[in-house]
Amino acid sequence: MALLIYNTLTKKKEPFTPVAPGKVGIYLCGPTVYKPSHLGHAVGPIIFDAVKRYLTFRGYDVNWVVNITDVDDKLITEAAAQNTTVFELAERVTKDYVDSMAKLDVVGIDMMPKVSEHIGDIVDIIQSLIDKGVAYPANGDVYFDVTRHDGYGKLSNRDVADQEGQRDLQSTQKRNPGDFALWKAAKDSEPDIVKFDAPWGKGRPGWHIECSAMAMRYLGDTFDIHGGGMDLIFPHHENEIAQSEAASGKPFANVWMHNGLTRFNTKKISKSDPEMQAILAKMTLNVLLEEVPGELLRFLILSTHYRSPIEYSETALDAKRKALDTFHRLFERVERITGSSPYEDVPPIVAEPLVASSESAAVATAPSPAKDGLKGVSAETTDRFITAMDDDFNTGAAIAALFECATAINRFIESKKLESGTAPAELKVELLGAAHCVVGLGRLTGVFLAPPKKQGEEDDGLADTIMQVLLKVRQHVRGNKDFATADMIRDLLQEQAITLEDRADGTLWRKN
RNA sequence: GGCGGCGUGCCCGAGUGGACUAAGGGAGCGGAUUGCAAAUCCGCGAUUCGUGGGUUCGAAUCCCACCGCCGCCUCCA
Repeated sequence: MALLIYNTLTKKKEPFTPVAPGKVGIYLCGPTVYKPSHLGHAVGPIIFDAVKRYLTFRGYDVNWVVNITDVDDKLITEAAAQNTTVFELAERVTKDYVDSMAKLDVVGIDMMPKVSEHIGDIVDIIQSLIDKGVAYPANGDVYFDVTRHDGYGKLSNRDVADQEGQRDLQSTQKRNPGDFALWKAAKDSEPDIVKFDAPWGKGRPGWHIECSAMAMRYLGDTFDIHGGGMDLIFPHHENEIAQSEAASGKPFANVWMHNGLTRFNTKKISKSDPEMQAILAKMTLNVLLEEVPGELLRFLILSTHYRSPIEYSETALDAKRKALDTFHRLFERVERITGSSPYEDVPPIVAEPLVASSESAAVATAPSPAKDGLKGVSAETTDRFITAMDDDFNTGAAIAALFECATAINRFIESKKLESGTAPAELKVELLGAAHCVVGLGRLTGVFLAPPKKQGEEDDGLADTIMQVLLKVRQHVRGNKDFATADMIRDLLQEQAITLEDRADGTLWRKN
């Protein structure tokens, strides 16, 4: 069974074969740190974090690089507008980004190189492109000549000679309308800190070259997977390919993975769209993450296939919140019955590894568990989950398998009446094992990492203390069959978005 | 004008030639459970996959046309 990945370059799903056996290099285009990121910027990192978790599980040693673009026109403009320096702004926005990533449990990024620290690499590449005759300096700028490179347009499938909306040739030093800047000459009005030395004059890198430089520096001339949003296919990734392959004479990234764009009110979320500006304030990641758990955003994003667009709305979020709660409620239920937390001591998921490395050969035999009871369900769920993920990271189908497993576990609890009286030890073991399976599989995509924050945790448990008193009073009146009072308490709490759950073993409460 | 994507039940969404009378979730309805709820379980719900043709023994899945939505061609994850 092979892992299939859809490759934008070939426009089809292909069996994945890494450059070096057992190792995977991934480059994801990261943020230009001039404004706080919005929800759309979280999609790539969340998906690739899941990809890395999954590939690691499949036996690969993954090296994942996400760049930080801290030298750019927009940074210069924004820093001036905020009356600060480019690097102060960059540092602040980078921190904001890193904080958001942490809240989203994006922990797999191995390296976040900055453009400002790779000017030397960039200059070297540009020089070699000039030496090869595919780039030319013009009044301090340096341009890439798209007519001098075979294969230009192969990613985005376009003919450069036949494009509308191209920049006016007369207003620039370009030889061809499709030529793009590798280096931009410094202007007097710009701050000195973004004026870097180069053989053809002071200036700063153009937009695309930094990714080529950092990807090749950390992953090699040819590496495995390059990712980004669909809107980057042209011109950014097309240009990256051209300049990288022209410079190295080798293929650049083997597989190009592009995620769908996030939409709001059926429109793409874009920082440059005036209509989106107001909405964007609320869609800013860090603002959103104040209200919405990172796990929920991750769950929302992973519920849809990564290449499809995601329509963001409160309604969609509420539906997902409920769906996600199903799992956490189940895990709590299992813990009440077994006395053990399904979040802890999760045994590794056993599966046939994709990578036949020598050390994993010993465990290469897939188990053949008895197909009865919950063990059979776990085995089947694992199988379905892996099949889905192996097929171009079909997280939606993988999660569907987890839902069915959750239902099977609940059914098991009901049918064996595990909540009334003391459950037999062997059934507890079986139950916990199945819950561990769901947790373990979920974690391969980065969900179910921890129990949701308990109510009242922020206020030292004061809310819970008061609730316990209130519930005790209610329990008392219920004991006296004073249901009117008991229901009044429940209804009043519901008005405050607090739901009560009367169970045989006590009453639970939760804030919706 | 060029390039590309999408259109599946009330909503979201997986499936891209036969196990599809179409996964899963949300909402709804009926039942079990409950003092009533909540939670959980069971059942119901698309004979059909934007529309019209075609290919095939067989299509949601391939081809053609049309309609609608979206993205890129300028900065964008």
